[in-house]
Amino acid sequence: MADTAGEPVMRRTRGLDRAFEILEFLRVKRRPMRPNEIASEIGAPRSSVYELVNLLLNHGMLDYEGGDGRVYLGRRLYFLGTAYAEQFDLMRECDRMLLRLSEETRETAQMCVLEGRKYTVAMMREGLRPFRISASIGELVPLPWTASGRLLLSHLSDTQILDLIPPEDFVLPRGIRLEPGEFIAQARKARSDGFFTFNSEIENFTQCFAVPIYQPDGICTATLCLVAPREDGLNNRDRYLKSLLTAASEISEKLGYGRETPGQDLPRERTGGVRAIDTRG
Amino acid sequence: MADTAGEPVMRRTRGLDRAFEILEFLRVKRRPMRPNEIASEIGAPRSSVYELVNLLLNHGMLDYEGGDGRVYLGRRLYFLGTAYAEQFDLMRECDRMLLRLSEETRETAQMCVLEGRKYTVAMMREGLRPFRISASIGELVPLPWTASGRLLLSHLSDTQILDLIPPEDFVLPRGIRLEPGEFIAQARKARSDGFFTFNSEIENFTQCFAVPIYQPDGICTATLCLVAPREDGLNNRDRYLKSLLTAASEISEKLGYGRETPGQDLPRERTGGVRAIDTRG
DNA sequence: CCTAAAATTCTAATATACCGGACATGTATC
DNA sequence: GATACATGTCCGGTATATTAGAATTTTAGG
Repeated sequence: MADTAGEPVMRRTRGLDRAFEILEFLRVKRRPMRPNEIASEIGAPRSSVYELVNLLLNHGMLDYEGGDGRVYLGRRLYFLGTAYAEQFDLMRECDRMLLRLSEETRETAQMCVLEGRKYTVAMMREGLRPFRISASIGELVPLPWTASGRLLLSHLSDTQILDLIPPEDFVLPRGIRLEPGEFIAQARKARSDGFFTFNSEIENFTQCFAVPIYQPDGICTATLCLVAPREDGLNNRDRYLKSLLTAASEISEKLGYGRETPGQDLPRERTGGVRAIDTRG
Repeated sequence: MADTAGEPVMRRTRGLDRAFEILEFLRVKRRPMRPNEIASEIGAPRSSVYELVNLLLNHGMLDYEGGDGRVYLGRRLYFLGTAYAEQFDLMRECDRMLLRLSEETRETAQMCVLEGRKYTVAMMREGLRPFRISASIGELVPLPWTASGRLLLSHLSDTQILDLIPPEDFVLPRGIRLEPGEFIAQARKARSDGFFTFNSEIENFTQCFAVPIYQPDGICTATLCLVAPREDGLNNRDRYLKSLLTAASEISEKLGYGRETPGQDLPRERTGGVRAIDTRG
């Protein structure tokens, strides 16, 4: 429906949207940038970006960094993010557990969640070995690429799973396509086993272990994971799984997730469940 | 002054400003709230707040929480805040050090900074003792109330210090006024001693220990602190101070703060491990 | 049930935020 | 010194975001 002639479809973007676009852009880039550079890379009017950057600086949402007119995410964002994390018992408990796990195993321990239609690492404690394995917190990754993906979706029906995962996400990093049916089968098995482990689809030399943390209603809110060098992971498989399972059950215990509380009508938590998915980059 | 007739000085507030006002308000309140409640408490038009809250929800900057139309800071803020903290070597190193300090001493360890004209706790690791002493990260506190306050300002001249601190902040929590001259003298002594310790102005039964982390230019970027029950703090004074001083000097070492590197503004290599492998569980 | 208050959605006007584009200022390259 | 490009500032017009207030729905009592 491209109208060849006429309609000068003037579209302005709301300041708020643009501002968050800038913040998200800097988060992905992971380095301070100049306003001019930001403007051209996100394809926004320069004058708008300059104005917004100044507003964000005034609010402490951006800070000058690198001393050359470059800006990066500001300290106030850090305080807001901390307040978010403090609010949730789950995150506080996981913080403790990740610490213990990484000390017990010397491997990198993670807490992972469903974010929209993707998987992401929410918390991480790096292992103590010389070559640490690490990932970016908040980076979105296709669910089939990850061990946790099997567990995070295991409470959904087959069709719900297929509706949730974008078809292209079944193509694994090495270019091979995973059959959706196979993925679902793995998810079912993971649910009944109470864990999932495989060698990473992303990095060939690493072994991943994931165990679920369930809410009372059976939804897998999050997973605890260990990421180990392959050899090492295989040698310690049982020990690692035991550590993970113990940690997960202690968290469930602590948060009262352990005992079923079916009586109360749960007020439809949005987090963790399938969120109404809105389209944004 | 009040114009009886006339000028209808219509003032609109920019969406961005109000949006951040909402976020900050929720941060201070530290609990989920309804849009309506937010609107009336911050004195903003209801229709505006409803619209902004919806925008913020779409961006993930707010999340529904408590299942009753109440909203609180969203997960995306957490990811942005994490990205901020990852960017700075100082914060990553402090995270490790706070952990070690809290394990060595079993006391609450903090990293504190100057935020505008106030003191604030930027990072914290709670102690292991049954009655933990803790504080809210990001909460602004008058500088004279804190041990770190002496160190954070010690690079300034007398007049700069007096200009920076709001006069009313010299009134301590118990209502007694601290003479500015006395505060400055303490700051000078702290600078030459390399630490400051006193029993808290805020909480009477606690002893505070603070040591500075200096940039190459001699500015005190941050402090490391221990907060202990009074009795306990006095008994272990030397040991605690030694732990803190060691930790601070290791951080300086690691970040190259130790040797003077004037003039150069190097694009730092990330300290710590080799970040070669990128894998998710 | 009814009534009142609280919470939310809708609507239309208008104050202004966003944007295009001109201008100014480096700072490299030849 | 001329050219090109990157960076930042400024300004006026207009598309639209903000707002007051009305309308609607939900909740709370009694």
